[in-house]
Amino acid sequence: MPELPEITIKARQMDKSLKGKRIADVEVRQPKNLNIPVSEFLKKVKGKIVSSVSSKGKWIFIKLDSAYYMLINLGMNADLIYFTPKQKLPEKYQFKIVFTDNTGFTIQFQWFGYVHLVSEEDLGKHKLTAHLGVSPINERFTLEHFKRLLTNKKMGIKSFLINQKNIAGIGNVYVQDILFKAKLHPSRKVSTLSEKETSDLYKAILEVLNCSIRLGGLTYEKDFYGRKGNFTIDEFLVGYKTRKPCPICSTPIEKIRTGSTHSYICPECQSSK
Amino acid sequence: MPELPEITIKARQMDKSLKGKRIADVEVRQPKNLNIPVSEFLKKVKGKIVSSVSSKGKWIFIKLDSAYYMLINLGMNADLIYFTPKQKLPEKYQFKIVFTDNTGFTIQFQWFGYVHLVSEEDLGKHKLTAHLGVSPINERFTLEHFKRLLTNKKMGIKSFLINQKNIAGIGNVYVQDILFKAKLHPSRKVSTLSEKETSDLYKAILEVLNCSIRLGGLTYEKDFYGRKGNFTIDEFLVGYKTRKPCPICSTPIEKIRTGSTHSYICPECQSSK
DNA sequence: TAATCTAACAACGA
DNA sequence: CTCGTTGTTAGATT
Repeated sequence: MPELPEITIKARQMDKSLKGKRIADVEVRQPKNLNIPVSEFLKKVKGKIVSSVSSKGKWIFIKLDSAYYMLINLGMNADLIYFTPKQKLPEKYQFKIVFTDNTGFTIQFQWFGYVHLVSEEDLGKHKLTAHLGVSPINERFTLEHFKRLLTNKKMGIKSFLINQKNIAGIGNVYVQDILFKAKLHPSRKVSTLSEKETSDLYKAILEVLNCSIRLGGLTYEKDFYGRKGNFTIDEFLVGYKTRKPCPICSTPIEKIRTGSTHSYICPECQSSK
Repeated sequence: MPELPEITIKARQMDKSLKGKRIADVEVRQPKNLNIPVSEFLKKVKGKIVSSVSSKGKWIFIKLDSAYYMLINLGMNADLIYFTPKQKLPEKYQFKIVFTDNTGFTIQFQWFGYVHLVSEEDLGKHKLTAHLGVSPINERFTLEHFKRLLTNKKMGIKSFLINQKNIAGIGNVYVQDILFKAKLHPSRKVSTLSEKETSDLYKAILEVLNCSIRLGGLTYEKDFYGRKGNFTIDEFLVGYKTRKPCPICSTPIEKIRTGSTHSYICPECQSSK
């Protein structure tokens, strides 16, 4: 379950390692990952050159020189790993792309993932990415912008944060510490946030995500070169810390159900439901 | 709460009485009923001639010679009544239209109603009418069409019938006897209907609505000329008959909550939930 | 009581 | 842990 930090890191690495390479071959073992028939996908992609790789939220955008984008979503959990002629491929994978220099990458989806091919002009019609909210590490994500997003919303703050249409890239892992840092209960209604709570939350989002990016992402996720990140689970403040003491007040952390997801909270620090 | 029979009757009467008349003046006492500013509405409507009046579901469509439509929805309850120079106007009304021959009509909305002005080319963008389902008294509403509508629906049959996007014109009044005649519980899942139940239901829809149209609509609703209909509440089979005996088996009729609406059912005849 | 839209939410499938 | 679809519900509207 990679979230914004892991995807951002991976896209940057892919941009560095793949830019300018020409696609020699593609292997699709799981056609359901695609949005078009395999034959059409192969035809439109083979021989094309990678112009750049970027990311938005949990999506990776591989821009080809043919004005097409390959849009990748790793779903629940997936390994997207680079290989060189010297390295042997992973045993299992659902998708493989090989460049003319015999480097390439494989993707092993654990569960639901997409590799979609969309023309530049049809990007706005691509349902899964067209309505993504702003990236929280984009300079356009200002406190003012954040406040505007919050206005008139009646939902709980956690639902708001992990809804990709509001802000793109926060999932059920990072949201835990973001809410703890802002001292907000996940079910707290957006409309009841004070000025200070709003700006504390804004800061917490940037702090938590940027901290993880600096550390290379979560330690249980692999980057493009198969290396694990340095953000260890021990460093979580409350996430996945059931019954461990709160780092502020030592109250045991609780795991609660919030809608359809689980939340880890300090019942003292995040009491104001 | 006029439904298809009352609206159909009224639109036919309006077509007969208003076609060819030129609009001399309009009075708007409740601007919120409109979709555009009052000044713009007046400008676009004054001097125009009524080409025809028709209806779809609970909506009245007044077509003007300027390729504009005046779309009227009477909401919960409203009197839309014709007047001639001899008759005095109702005391209260929110909307009045006067033709050059000094006839006209007034509308007294009790609660929520619309008078929208939409150009012919923008009809498809008018959210409130563009997605209305087929009219059950339209010849296109065949048994085959009805079956197609039902396929893959997972909702309860009552929700299905009163959802204007499926079929336009059935509300919480007529749906009661329709379900009773078809011997269906309101919460019965659409997907579980047998062939026979489906065709019985289809027939019940046509029977109930056409019967009311023939009788001039419900007795507590007024037509365009202010006359009451001849479909009396006594003739309801189960609707609004709480604790009265079922006309088939004499079991007392029950009033139950089904989602956000009330339903009147015979617990014996409509038991198959 | 009723009509309808919308946002938020839950259940389900892929 | 994702995401879209579908349906349900609560709230708001004048």
